[in-house]
Amino acid sequence: MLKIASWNVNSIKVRLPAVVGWLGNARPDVLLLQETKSLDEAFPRLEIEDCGYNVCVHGQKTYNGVAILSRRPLEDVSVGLPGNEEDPQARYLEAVTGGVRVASIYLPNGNPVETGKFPYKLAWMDRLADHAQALLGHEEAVVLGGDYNVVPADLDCYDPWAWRDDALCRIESRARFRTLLHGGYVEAFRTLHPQRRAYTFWDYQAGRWQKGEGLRIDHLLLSPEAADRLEECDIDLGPRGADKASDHTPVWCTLRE
DNA sequence: ATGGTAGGAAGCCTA
Repeated sequence: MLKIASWNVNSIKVRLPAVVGWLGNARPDVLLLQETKSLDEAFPRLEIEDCGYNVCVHGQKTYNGVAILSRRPLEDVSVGLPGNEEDPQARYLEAVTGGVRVASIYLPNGNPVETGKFPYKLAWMDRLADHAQALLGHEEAVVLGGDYNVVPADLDCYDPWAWRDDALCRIESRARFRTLLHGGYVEAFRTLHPQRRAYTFWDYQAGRWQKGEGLRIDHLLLSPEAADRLEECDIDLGPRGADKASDHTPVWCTLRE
């Protein structure tokens, strides 16, 4: 069994104790991190390695930043999303570990939609779809996990009407997310829990966690070879309720060996 | 209630 999780930690520096604690409790084989907000040389690599994990990182100053932690060796590490070598934003990191190709994805938020941020998001999603399609050609188990900043359907949002024009809910974002699924990827949580209302993110503002008002925007997308091995998928609410919590909580799945 | 909170940076930006 291989347990693969994804967690937007909103600063690895602030969240290191929470991450170390969760690694010990949940014991994932692979943990994909987003919004590390850390230069590679400042990433707390030794502290993570002391927990029994190998580490690869793709960071930048202040914003974004992704990482992959794995109990197994990390091979064939690939930094950045193909399709625009000029893009300076650290949002994509890929590696092979435990016989599975995994990617840590921090998809652009895209707000406000009337600015250039929304077209950037959509173009980034087009690049992701192209690369995801190329990966399917290898016919290997692939898990593309991360903060997609996309609410796939109204069931994934506490107030779809209020959020209808937000970049996370807009039809252009949802259409591109569906393109990934139509291309052959399986979204693990919704596939195993077709009707369940569940969230992975609750805004710090307005006490959304306390009110139970969240969004489901962190996803694990599986190639057919990975989906055939899918056993369980769930969202761990524990870390969101803890002190000094990230605004996201981990989503995880298990694959049969 | 068009605010509210959190993080990193540097005297605002991003989410």
